[in-house]
Amino acid sequence: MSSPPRSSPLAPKRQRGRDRVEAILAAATTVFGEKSYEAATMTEIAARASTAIGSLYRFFPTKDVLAAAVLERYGARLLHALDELVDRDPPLSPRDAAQGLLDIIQRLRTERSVVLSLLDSGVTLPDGTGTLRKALIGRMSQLLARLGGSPGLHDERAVMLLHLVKAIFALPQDHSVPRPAQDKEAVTVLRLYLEHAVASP
Amino acid sequence: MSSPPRSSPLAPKRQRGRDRVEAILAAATTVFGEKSYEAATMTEIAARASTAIGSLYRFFPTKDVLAAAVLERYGARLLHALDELVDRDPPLSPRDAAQGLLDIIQRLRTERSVVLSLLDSGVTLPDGTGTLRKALIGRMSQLLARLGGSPGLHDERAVMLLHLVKAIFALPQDHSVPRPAQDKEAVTVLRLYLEHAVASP
DNA sequence: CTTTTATGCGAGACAGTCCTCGCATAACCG
DNA sequence: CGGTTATGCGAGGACTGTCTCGCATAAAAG
Repeated sequence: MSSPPRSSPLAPKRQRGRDRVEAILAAATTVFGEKSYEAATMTEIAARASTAIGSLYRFFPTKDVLAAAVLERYGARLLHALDELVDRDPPLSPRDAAQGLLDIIQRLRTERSVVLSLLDSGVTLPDGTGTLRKALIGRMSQLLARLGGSPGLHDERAVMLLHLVKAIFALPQDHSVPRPAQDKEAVTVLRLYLEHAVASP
Repeated sequence: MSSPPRSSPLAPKRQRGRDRVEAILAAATTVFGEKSYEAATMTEIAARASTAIGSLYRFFPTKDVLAAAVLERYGARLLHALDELVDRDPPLSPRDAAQGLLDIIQRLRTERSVVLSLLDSGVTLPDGTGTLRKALIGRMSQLLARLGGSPGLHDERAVMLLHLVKAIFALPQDHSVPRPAQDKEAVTVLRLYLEHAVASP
């Protein structure tokens, strides 16, 4: 048999530990959002969480695990928001869907950069649901199914849609362009593509 | 006055050196294309170029300089292709422009990943033309101007267009989707957006 | 209080990376 | 041929980053 079900030494057992984990996750979110996975350092994350490096490693045994924990938390938030959009009771029009996607992206503004930074970084989710990328493509496929169009192309179009969403996620990095104009163009791109997906064979 | 015009110790003076530089640039292109700027190592680049680490540093004094040299070479290629597209003699239709952009992206398949990897990596071009990002946005703006539409929105739309092109550059990383279907969707996205830019106020 | 468990801490082991330096070799020049 | 210059080389210095380990402290349990 495998290892006995001993209590994991990683999970905090007391409130103090839980608070510390929270601070660490917050700091990690900031740092992973500012730099790439490789450029982010455990030392800086510990410093921003006002904790010692040893305390960080008490709860997160490796950098991978820490990144996965961050990705799981905010990835789940993103997936949940998408599920809500897909299951909305009056069936969606392409226009509504485009606006809904943009709303989700804007609501997650804080965690936007960290999701973006970790999405392509080979960091896998801890639960067995596969990568966040796969989960997102699945949601996009569901969205396309809800809207109609030829089901045979949903997989291809879901990938394209994910890339469009990623591009819009990344848009706010261009400080040169005023935000309202950016948003208008973003929702236009989404709407045009969704309308095309519904209308075309 | 600044430093005397002594011959730079960096540029190769003989054919042997020029060949070596070529091999180094080729290896660097591969490695920077496979990994991010930070994850790529000078040691691996030297190994792939079948050269010693000391020889690498003889021609490229820092990792930054090497990356900038790679980016300059392939960035220039990309910019030149875009100039050709913009200046085409029968004025472009949105449909032609979309197809032209896709053709460029596909023709540069080899250097695609390295441009993508270094574009957002803070690596600046050696010549004073600013970052590759700025240069690309300028080209996109020119393209929109050639096509028509309201000039007041060209800047905003150029940024959006650059992101779309970047997304399509990144598309082939999804091996799950067959290539022809991806290409069809890619050109559709570009065409829809360009037609919108021409038609809308 | 005493015992046990959870948490806090940071010096430092270990590995990897960028880059230097001095010497060896090859190519060109008179 | 000898002299000069360009190029090739890799051990190792200096630094940084991940992660370990043993002990100190705090808190709960008995």
